[in-house]
Amino acid sequence: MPAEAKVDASSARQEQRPESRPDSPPLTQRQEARRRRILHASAQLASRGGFDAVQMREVAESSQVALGTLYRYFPSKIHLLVATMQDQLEHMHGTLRKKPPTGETAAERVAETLMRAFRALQREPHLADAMVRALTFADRSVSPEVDQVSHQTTAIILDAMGLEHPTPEQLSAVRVIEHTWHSALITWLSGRASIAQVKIDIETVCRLIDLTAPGDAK
Amino acid sequence: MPAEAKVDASSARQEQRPESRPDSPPLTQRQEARRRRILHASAQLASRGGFDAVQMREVAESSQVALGTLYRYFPSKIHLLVATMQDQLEHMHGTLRKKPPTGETAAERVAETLMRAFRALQREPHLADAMVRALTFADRSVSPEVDQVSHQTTAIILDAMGLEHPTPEQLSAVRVIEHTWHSALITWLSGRASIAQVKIDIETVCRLIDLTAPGDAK
DNA sequence: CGGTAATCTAGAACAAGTTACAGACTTGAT
DNA sequence: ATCAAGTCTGTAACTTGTTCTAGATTACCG
Repeated sequence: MPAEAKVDASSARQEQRPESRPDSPPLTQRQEARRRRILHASAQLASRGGFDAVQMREVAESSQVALGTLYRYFPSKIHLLVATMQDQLEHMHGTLRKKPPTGETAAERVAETLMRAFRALQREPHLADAMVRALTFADRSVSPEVDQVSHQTTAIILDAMGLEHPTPEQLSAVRVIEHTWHSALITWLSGRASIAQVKIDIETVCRLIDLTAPGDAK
Repeated sequence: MPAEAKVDASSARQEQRPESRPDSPPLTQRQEARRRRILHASAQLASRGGFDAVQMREVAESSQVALGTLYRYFPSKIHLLVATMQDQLEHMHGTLRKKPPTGETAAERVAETLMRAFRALQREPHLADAMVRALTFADRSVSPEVDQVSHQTTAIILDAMGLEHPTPEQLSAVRVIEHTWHSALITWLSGRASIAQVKIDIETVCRLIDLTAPGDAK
């Protein structure tokens, strides 16, 4: 019934899905390529002018795809930008993993990691703007995707803490840290808080970790 | 030069501005009335269908004002909804002031106050949706207004803490509490967190206060 | 009063997200 | 090779936020 061969081990040998995405319908190579072109175009346009510069017609044109196809892959601009964020987060997680934070306490390590991520975002403030605005503007129809971003963020923070089996209290602290992280990003992006202020906020919230794990971990 | 008499003490005697808004150009009674009609229509439409239901043409029609006039009063939908939020916050602050929280510690009082506010929002989830989405989606052009909302929120929290002269550490804690408050609201509104979860997050972050003020206050 | 400048109104026009549709293309199965 | 079904393309239409314009109103000032 389908079209554009779902890649299996037959003719064109290629792994089903290079990424670890648990997609329902596996994509063909060409579809995977389209998807990547779209995400690339999205990130590129976002890097220029932020949220407003990511215009669906332009994304379609840049990625050599018809508008209807773009909407088949990403049912809305918000979906597209949240997917772009997932993509960037994977990069980021990989990068962060390579150089683990060096702080003594878990709180220090988390703050260090988040500030490192923050510095990465500073290098592409427009892109950060587009992704974060999309994330917070997302409504219920994007919940699964936003949740995945959230889980990825949680994973990064837990990595930094160096915990295998966090307690419920610690998970609560992580949730609050994520809240603070997102909201602080927004205030910075909209020019209502300085970078120094963001740093203070992150360090402040990270103290919550010490509250739940007075000893330490790892 | 102007039209529609800027109300002064001359002919039509009426106080300049019933509210405490530090507006640059004082408004006439009719202008004040228009402004109120617009805000009322905005809140009413928002209460129905949330952010999407607040359509500028509908707001204009509901408030008996031409579209161009609406845009003169509120230069964008975001401005309008943020102003609506300011309006609602004033109400809320007044209401909360009447029954101060009863908790022992500052942390308890703040958590109690925020949960009370949260329950108020639950009664009009669509309105909450519209206001919060607007708040987090606002770009730099709305910064002054968003800042005012933030200040109002800070005032509410400081009220609950019962502090006259908060220390810098305490102000940092308050900032983080606000971050958490906003972000937790978003996750609740988009259906990614339960009410219970929001409660936990708020209680968790409020512990930060105990960290900065081990004794107490008031 | 009468003049004049700002405001308001009604409605068209424009922009970008989204949807709809007809026809061409690709694929897997027969 | 051919068929059926799903996919992609190109394009127009629709929706809603925003801007623009011409003319009617309103308010201040002399």
